[in-house]
Amino acid sequence: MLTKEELITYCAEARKNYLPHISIDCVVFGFHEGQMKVLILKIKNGDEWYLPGGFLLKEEPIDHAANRILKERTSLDKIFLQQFRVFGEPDRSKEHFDMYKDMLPGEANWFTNRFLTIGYYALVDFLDANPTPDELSATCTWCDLNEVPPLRLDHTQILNAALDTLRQHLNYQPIGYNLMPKEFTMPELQKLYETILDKKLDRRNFQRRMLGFGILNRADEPRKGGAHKAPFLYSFNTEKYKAALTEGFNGGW
Amino acid sequence: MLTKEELITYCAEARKNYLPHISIDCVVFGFHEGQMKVLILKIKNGDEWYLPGGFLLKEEPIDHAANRILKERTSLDKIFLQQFRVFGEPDRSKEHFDMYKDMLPGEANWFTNRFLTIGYYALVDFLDANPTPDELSATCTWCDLNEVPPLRLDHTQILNAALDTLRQHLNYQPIGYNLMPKEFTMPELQKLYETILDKKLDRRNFQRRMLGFGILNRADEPRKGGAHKAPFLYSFNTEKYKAALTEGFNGGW
DNA sequence: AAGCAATGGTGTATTGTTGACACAATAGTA
DNA sequence: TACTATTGTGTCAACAATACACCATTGCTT
Repeated sequence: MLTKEELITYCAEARKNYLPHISIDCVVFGFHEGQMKVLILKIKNGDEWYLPGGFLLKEEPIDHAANRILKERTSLDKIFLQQFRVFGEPDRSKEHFDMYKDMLPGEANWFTNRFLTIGYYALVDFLDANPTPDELSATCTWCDLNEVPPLRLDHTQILNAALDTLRQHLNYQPIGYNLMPKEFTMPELQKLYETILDKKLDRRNFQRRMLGFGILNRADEPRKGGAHKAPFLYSFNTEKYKAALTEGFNGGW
Repeated sequence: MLTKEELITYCAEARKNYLPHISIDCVVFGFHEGQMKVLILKIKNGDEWYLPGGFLLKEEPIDHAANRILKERTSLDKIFLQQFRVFGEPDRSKEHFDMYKDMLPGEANWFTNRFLTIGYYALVDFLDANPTPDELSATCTWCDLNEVPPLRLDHTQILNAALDTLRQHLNYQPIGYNLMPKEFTMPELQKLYETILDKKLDRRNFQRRMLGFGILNRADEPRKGGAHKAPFLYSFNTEKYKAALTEGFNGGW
């Protein structure tokens, strides 16, 4: 929570630079050691958690804004980022409204306005990301998907909607390029799918199907040094991956 | 295009009632005689076509606004309506900006603001709909999908995006409840699918698959009176249809 | 060194789904 | 009555998905 002085400064800046009534919230998924992670922020002087979000510069395209916000939070650029829904209940920012309404009255208070938020979800390589809090936040951290604390506003709902969307997309799009390191083994990729879907898949059938999509390159050398049998290393065939992204997999009709 | 007096009145009203910077545009699909139709508006005193759209009341939920706009245009209520994307390029309403900027300067001019628009698509029963122009429009009419004139602003892009979304949804959702009359024959339903997908489907395979979804009820009596063999009449099983809507068809994984 | 446990690669038989196709039934028409 | 347009239904083959089993490699234990 902001102090009165911080609020006044912040609101003045916001009113000058940003489009009112509109925000962007990002659900940033990462994957590490068999666990699905989400990026969340803890606000300064409080125990309240949020999704990373921000506002739209007055002349900024929305995708650009989402990328900018994401870059500020993760230092990652050129990330898979997908708009998935607008959340626009009139009272969705009521918590902020109540929190700040007495501190700064009327129009000048940025936070007592109604906000619609555009939900984006992002898939990022966990190890490359560098979580960085914004000026309102004390911490920015990866959080295991199974251990997400209650989030403020409607951010829990936004997170769930993003997860639903991601699971849907899994059915007709390739996923993984942005969540996996450059090279990975088939069991590792399978683990990603299992984590997203929250269920076990058959090893052999997974492999066959995945290879059937024709978007993977197998490296010449298997990974060595680890215990057990040396697994093959795969990487995504960027061209075919992109083609599959636009065309989709299971035609259906 | 509005006259100066109309513009002034309209802007004053708009600023009083609506949330700035946000609009809603609806792509309303109907189906009739084997043709896919879209609802479009022609503006008063001009030859410019638009998708039906509108603004968000200051305290109105977005889905409510979309329904309200749709009801005003078609007199239809409780329609399948789906948010599908936000269009937010900074210059997307440039045409309006240029058209009206000299008539009314500065903040007071509603149309020289930047607008993001939330795209909704709707599927309606063509015969029940009653196209009604709004206060800015001279005509509101069904237009064959193959004969849509160039639309103003980015509305052609919005229409195409809606069509893409609809085709996608066809792969994992039942569609037709809102586009077909209460009772219909299997070939009629097939025609709908063929029209949306813009390709021929096999009669027998279509029937098998469609029945396999288990969302249709077959009436006891076939349709009579027409030429040729009397076809069976079907209707949607509302419960199962709704269940399929939320759960989807082709699991995939 | 032999055997075990853990991991990973590959194959196959069965079952289900999809696509391509042929034929029968019905109603109107020439 | 023959013909045509339309609709209902069945079948077979190709393909995909599922549920399995078996072998190879590695490190660790004994």
